[in-house]
Amino acid sequence: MAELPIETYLPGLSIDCVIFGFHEMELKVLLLNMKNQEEWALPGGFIQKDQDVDIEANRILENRTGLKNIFLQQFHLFGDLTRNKAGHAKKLVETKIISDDLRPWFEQRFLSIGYYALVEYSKVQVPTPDFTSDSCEWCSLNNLPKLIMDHQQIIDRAHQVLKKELNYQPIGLNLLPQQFTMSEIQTLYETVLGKTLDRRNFRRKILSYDILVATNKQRKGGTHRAPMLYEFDEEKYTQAIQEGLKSLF
Amino acid sequence: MAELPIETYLPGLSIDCVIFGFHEMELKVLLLNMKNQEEWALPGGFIQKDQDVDIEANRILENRTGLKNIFLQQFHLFGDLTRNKAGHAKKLVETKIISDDLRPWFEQRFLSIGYYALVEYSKVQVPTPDFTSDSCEWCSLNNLPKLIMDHQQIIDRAHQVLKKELNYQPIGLNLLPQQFTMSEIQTLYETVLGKTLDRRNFRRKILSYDILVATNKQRKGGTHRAPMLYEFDEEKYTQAIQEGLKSLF
DNA sequence: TATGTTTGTGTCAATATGACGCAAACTAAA
DNA sequence: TTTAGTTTGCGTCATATTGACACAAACATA
Repeated sequence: MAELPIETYLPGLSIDCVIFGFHEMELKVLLLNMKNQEEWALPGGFIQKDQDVDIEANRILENRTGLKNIFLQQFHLFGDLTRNKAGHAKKLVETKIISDDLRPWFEQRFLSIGYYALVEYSKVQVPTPDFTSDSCEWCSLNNLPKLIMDHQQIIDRAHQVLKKELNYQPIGLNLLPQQFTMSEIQTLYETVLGKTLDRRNFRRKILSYDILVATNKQRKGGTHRAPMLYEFDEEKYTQAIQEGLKSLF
Repeated sequence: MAELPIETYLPGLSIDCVIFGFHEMELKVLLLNMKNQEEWALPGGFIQKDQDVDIEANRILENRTGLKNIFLQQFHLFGDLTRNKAGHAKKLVETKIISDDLRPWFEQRFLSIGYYALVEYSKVQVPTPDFTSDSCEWCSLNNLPKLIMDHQQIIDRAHQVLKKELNYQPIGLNLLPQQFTMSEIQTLYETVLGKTLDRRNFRRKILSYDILVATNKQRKGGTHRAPMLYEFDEEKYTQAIQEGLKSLF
């Protein structure tokens, strides 16, 4: 049973992270499986009294993924009364996830700050579960297990925001590996937007932004014609999204 | 000196509202002048322990503007340590704005939830100051007075968000009066975007969205050719911004 | 060597955009 | 009453962008 230094945390406030990854043509979210429970949860944590909220979010994220300097954006504060389910703390005590001392802490009303993170799937080695959970897995966004409290809504909202931010945030840069093929980045865009795009028109447009650099390498080993590998021109990408990539797909 | 039922509020959390209005070709923000001080502040307040955050934001806003059902959007949680200035509570006590009992409450670390509101300037009759202030005024966005703490940054961020949301939120509907001329709505767009637009191209585009209804009335009394008055087709507008108005100006 | 699929590169018509021109409507000055 | 100065309403036109496709080269596998 874990002990929490709750006296060092801001009361009534938590952080929940929606960690997006992209793998096998699908958007994935990193979820924790609560010990002895069927319900899953978003990785989250509390905020040190003497630290910036953004920094705390990064700390929580680093604990879970082992990665530093991850792309992380605050996107919403969830502050409805209904999000605090009465039985939650009781359950945590009964399943011995937390000690009885901690029960009042978990019974108080919580507001939660939603952050979304974009990580390169392959770089997250072994997702590490926290004290409340015994496993940590990537789950496909369109086939999520049952989630505690309002975590499903938090994910939905994060996905919505991601869609809207597609032209303002370096989504590709953070979700794709260093080098990638044209169809990989296209699939990413299709997945986030939830619609298919014409291959040739996509190519024309993404190239017109002048944010990609064609390497002269090819992805070998595939079962068909070897595609060319691209990289981002980070400087140009960063500059381009300042103003937003004109006109969406 | 005012008393606050601080025991009924969530500790360490506040709401700040950036209330936008549009008047005389300018974007305005409603600000409070702190008693006996040169610095101004955003209208804000605290959150009842037993109430949704969104509802509390509405309550605070209604107190200040007298308007119900105002368009109000949460846009950011400000959670840096640096935003809490040490001398602030002391000043409030010294200037007798708050009693000494309240000093610990105002000395704690505060996170603040930023909301922005869009109101029709003319509908706000007499902005009512709160207990910490003795006047309440519309200030032009590009000529703001000195503001307390990080309120200038909060406004800047709200303005940024407004710009980005222009094609996803009913900005015009909420900032303009029921009926308006083509140049009024164009000026609104120009003001929010911070750039001038071609009059004829603007007209063509805004009409192509099919969200405006031409009334057959004209604005009389002007010094030149009487312009035609338009209204929003609220249903079509609402529908159009669901997907976002394709391609910005 | 034949087959199926993916990749790279175009074309072309339909639309949308940006840069203007011009006359009608109206006020205020002459 | 006439004239000058503005604003409004309604166009045009060249250029750029979009959406819908066609086709051949490059592979792996059979």
